Amino acid sequence: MSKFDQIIKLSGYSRATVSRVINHSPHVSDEARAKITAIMEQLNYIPNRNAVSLSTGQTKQIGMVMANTNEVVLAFLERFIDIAMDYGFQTIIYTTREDKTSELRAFEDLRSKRVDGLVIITCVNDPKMLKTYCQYGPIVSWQRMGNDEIPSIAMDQGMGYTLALEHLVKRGYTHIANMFGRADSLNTRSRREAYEQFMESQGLPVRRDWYHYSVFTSANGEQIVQQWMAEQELPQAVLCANDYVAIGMLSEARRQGIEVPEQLAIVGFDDSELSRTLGITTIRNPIGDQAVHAFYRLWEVLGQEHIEPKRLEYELIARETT
Amino acid sequence: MSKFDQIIKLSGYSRATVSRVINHSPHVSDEARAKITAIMEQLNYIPNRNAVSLSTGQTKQIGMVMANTNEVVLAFLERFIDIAMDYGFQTIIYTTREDKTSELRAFEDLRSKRVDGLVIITCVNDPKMLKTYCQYGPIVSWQRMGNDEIPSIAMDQGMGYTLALEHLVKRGYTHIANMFGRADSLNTRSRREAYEQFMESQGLPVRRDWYHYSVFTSANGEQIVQQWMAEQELPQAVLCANDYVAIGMLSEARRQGIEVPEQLAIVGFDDSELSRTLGITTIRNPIGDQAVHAFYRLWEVLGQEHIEPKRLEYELIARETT
DNA sequence: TTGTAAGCGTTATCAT
DNA sequence: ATGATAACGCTTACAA
Repeated sequence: MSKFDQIIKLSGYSRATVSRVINHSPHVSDEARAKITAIMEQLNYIPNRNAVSLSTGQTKQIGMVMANTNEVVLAFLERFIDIAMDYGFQTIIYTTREDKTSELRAFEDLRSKRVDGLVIITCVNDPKMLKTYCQYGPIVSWQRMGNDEIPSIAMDQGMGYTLALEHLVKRGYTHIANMFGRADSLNTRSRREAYEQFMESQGLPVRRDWYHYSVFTSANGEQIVQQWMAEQELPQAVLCANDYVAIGMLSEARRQGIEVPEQLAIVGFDDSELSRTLGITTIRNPIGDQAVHAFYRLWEVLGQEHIEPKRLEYELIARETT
Repeated sequence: MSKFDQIIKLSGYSRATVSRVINHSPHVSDEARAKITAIMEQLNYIPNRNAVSLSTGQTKQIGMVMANTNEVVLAFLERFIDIAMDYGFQTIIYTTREDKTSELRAFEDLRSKRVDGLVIITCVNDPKMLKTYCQYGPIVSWQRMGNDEIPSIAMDQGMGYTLALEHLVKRGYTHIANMFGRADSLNTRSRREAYEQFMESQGLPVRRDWYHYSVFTSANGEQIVQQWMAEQELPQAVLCANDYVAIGMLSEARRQGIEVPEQLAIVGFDDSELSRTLGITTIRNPIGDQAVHAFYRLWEVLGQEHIEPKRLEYELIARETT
């Protein structure tokens, strides 16, 4: 006999009344509440969440989908878990390694009612195919999807990028290289457009030969600097996909005896803790706030309550590398 | 009518046979399997995992408990999620901010059958009180618990520490400072004992005035260097709680014009990606492998199958800061 | 190989 | 305020 049934038996009340006490329903006499509560405590009772989930159709779990975990993702993840917990939701992490089948498992988990909603950090499946899952629960994306079905809470990185460009040009750097992330992502496109538009507007050279793609890690950053040294041509400045790329470039530049910022100015992206430690100029990216926005979007659908998010902006943080 | 019932009706088979097909039981005729499978696909059927969990008593979810997320934890988390997924388990992250009540929620989730098992990364509640939860499911810890009820897969960090000490002394650094983590943790105790024992065995000075506690972040590392400069006394070498502390120290040392390693040698811990990028001497800590061990320990109880873990060891990685 | 029927532990809808 | 009863969707003895 389950503890629930024991409570029924010991208290003499019905299944329904016991349930009401558990869920703090007001329609219970003080007498019943006191008696049932006492027995619950005595039995060290705790509801079985699978039974609750089956009955209510809600798991109070949100899935978070990402290709890999890294420091940038970590900032989002940490804040999201926190805010979700505040609203009574747990967070399940799905790492996909960019494998479409593996990624699909997360979406199937929405369908099978394992999670109530999904946040996409990065995804590799075609948005067109993913949108069929929207019927099973709310989905919101950090990555820009270029798809109306799956809303994105991403900010336009081109805005931040322009801040960095203005800063560089003001300081006299005009030959600028760009380290992009995923070649086909909307963020990359947005950054690239910002760069080209800004340079043209200033009558400055657009150096497409200094575009590098798939530059994500500090190791990638190091490699590019080595490559430049081998080719014996250095830009005056470089805009990096994130701070970790900037760290790699800065470190390798020092190793190679390149003066920073005199011979090479470096700008990161995100304003991570380490960019401050290492004195890297960067663009502050309110990642945690975006995580909160993401949860609010889900909550809106799940909890039927609109929360107006605060307006977010990029900000240039000038340090020693420019 | 649920899809399950629809399948029963459409196929003409019973509830049990349909269930057998879903679960790939061999005791089904090819005919039945074919027919039921076809209908399942036609209906786009997927089992409701809450119902499965309620019925089987298993959620196929593991909870991971930690005070905060950081880069060191990330290495563990990433590998754990991966290996768990390989075995069909999802991972739920519980961040506690060192709040006991919040931490307890994770343990209550074990009791309420939300998760099948728990991995503790860091925990703040008294192990004595936590062990009452062991009856509800397997618990394994990365942090050393000093408690037989909750097994730990931690390695003895003193071993790694000694490696670093031998390296430093061999290179002529004898005045050594120690940056510890949590003052009362077993890891800290183990490192401190390794230091004191090694120094005494070599007839070298044990500098307790150069013990610093609660040094976790790069910012903490920077502060200590600033403090030393203010006090105008520098050790010859410093052993850091982790690589991020080392990064902070290295960065601040450069800022202050301190020559590394001539005036100050720096050793990190963990061998994170950035320690390589920045050329920091460190101790390789097989964190990912420990995550795998942790899962194996849980699996052993959950899946009734013993997996012999491979033996793990620390290794000194000499780079430019020593 | 297949079927029957009893769980699993709650919530929710009606009545009363 | 309380109770009876039917979901919720699946698994699993036990029988046949």
